[in-house]
Amino acid sequence: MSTHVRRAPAKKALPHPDLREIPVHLVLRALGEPLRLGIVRSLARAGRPMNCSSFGLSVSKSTSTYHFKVLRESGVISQFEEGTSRYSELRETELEQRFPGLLTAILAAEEPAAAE
Amino acid sequence: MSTHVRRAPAKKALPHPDLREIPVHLVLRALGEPLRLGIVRSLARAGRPMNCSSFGLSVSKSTSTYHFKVLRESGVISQFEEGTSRYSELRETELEQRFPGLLTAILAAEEPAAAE
DNA sequence: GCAGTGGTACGTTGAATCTCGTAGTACGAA
DNA sequence: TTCGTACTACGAGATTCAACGTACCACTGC
Repeated sequence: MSTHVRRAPAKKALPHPDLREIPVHLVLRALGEPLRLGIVRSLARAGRPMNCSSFGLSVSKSTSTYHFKVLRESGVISQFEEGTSRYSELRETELEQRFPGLLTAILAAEEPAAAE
Repeated sequence: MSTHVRRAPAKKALPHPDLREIPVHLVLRALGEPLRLGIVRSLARAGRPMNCSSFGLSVSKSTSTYHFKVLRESGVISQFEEGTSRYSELRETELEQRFPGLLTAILAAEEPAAAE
């Protein structure tokens, strides 16, 4: 017999790595891809969790799932489910603690006029 | 009839990209590889140009040539020839100007005890 | 001249990465 | 229940990357 408790449309957490165990080259590699860097830029601009589908990425759904997974597994973002959709959020504070100044410097970088 | 001028064992320059044209994700990708990051760490520690063969890399000669080329083409290092060997040097000042704080933050990052 | 040193260029191989389609789950609304 | 939405997991193909061996070049010393 199962419980009567009805789950609230709760934030269900997903497994996230401990940032202390992430070597810096993994983070660099994760951000060394234009699409993923764009996602991170959007998240930083927004300053709050964003629905995966609200990025307007010009790739298929499965491709964006893949990139979000890479970002999550390298400790850059965290994700949680709420209702029917999944939200992503920059792990800004933790990143700043683990790699001081790194994210700031990357986000501050301007793209060249003709970005390759 | 050719010239009598004997070339001094001059620093012959190699082609290097203009950092203003380098998007940040290229630099991140270049540094997102453990071997290349190790090279950059060594150069930063040394604080002066280093002979390619003095890094003690545990890969073949052609592999290290490949990695040095990647670093050079992404604007991270410069190389010049002097006599019979080729020296590599961090483009520290230029990088700091183009991406303020980036290199510092990356070099400051400590590796986890059990780096993957 | 010849051999050794220090490096590049090229081609290849195997692994990783990126992209996608398909199929499937979980939820909310009609 | 049926539909649509939002997303995942899996498998496959194409492309890129990392590592290597070989051949080669330029220079030094004998």
